[in-house]
Amino acid sequence: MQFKVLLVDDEQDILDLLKYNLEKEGFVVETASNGRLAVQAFESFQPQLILMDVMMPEMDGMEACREIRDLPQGSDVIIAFLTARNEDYSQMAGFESGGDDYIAKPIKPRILVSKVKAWLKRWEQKTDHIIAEVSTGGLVIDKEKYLVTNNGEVFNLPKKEFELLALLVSAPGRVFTREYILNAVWGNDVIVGDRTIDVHIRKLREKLGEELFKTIKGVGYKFEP
Amino acid sequence: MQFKVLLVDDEQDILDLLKYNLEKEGFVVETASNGRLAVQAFESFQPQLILMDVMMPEMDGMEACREIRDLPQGSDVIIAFLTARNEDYSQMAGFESGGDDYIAKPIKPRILVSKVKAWLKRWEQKTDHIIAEVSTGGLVIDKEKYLVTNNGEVFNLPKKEFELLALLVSAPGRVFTREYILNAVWGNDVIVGDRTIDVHIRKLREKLGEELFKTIKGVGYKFEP
DNA sequence: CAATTTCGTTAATATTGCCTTAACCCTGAT
DNA sequence: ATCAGGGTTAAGGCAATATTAACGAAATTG
Repeated sequence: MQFKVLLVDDEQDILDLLKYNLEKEGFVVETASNGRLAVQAFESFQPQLILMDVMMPEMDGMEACREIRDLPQGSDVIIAFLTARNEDYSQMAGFESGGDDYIAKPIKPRILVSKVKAWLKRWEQKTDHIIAEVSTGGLVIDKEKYLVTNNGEVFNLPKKEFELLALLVSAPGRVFTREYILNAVWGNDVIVGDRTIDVHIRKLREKLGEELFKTIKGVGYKFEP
Repeated sequence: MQFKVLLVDDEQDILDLLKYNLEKEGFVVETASNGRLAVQAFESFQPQLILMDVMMPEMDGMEACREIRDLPQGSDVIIAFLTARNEDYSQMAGFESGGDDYIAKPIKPRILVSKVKAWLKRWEQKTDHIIAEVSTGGLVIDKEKYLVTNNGEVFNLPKKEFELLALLVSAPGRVFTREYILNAVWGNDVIVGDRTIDVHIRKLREKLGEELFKTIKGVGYKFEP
């Protein structure tokens, strides 16, 4: 898969440096020099990742972020900000209004490349992606923030419970076999007994509602709103 | 509002050029020809923005930057460096000495003006500097003055503690992973052990209240009023 | 510029709470 | 009734986190 990265900064030097390093790694790169152009470039280029300076003339990074997020295709792209370290985190309120992450200036090419790879890897996993929103009951799962909201009530589930829940909710109504669950949540190599799954299901039922998790005897479990 | 800009460079030509272009846009401009004079000019002129060459006789830009930052009124001003193209070293050192941004020489007047406008726009945002006010406990964070007020009690937190707090408070309820925290507070390249975060969390809990900072085992921390 | 204080980090030790399991219970099918 | 598959509960291990103290570095002070 060809990954497309959009770079946005008002300084040509930085654009050149970053572009060179990313293209060397095989990414397809386009650039824009301010927020307004970035929004346009996003629409035509449709990148998976946008790397954007916060401060720019014309339209700053956060403004552009908001506009892109408002576009119909704008919800899937990962937006990361370039910022000076120790810069105002309030400006980074970006993550509330749609920014995913950021990287501190000055940027070391090696660090940049590894972070970009991590971001794109994350993007790849976006089929059972971040937000599973189930209309009946208003259950919302945010993998990035490790948050689960059920009818407005916020839960902080332990890791395994969270992962199990995320798996089941990723395909409501689908039955997951015990074997499949073990592979997905615990990994191929870890060996745990069958009761372990039961216990975790129990905890989820306790916290989120008995009726949401249905047992299919001899097969596995499924989530149903 | 009248915006005041202090230009610092040892070349009169450059001072004249920049001054002309900025005054044309309605900014109030003063100039200084080296770092030492810049510090003096800053104290009397009290500009919102300083545009300063890195390399100058008497006292260079970074030294001047540090001195200005040390002044009581020196934390609010935005300091931007003028640097030669591709001068990586000065960029980095500039950030470390407290510079906010930089602009590359040769300077194009149009670019300059738009950047100055962006900087001053940011300055305006900074001045309603009370950034996070959490109603449920009267926690107020003033990022410019490095002050934290909790129920009327004023704290002067050390840098790292303050930054960690600012990060967590920037999105109450959101869980921040340890990795994310390290990137945000310590930077991409600095390597510190995991216990370091714990210790800082501990200090915040001591000072502001045990219950405000919740641990999500295996994941990270979150702030909750 | 030495003396002193404060900050950031780590090492060492204690503690917590998640994960797992063992033991036992329940249910429905044969 | 027996059995298979799952449910439930509590307890213990153990990895993750908490805590404390101590050290060097930086900042501050006299």
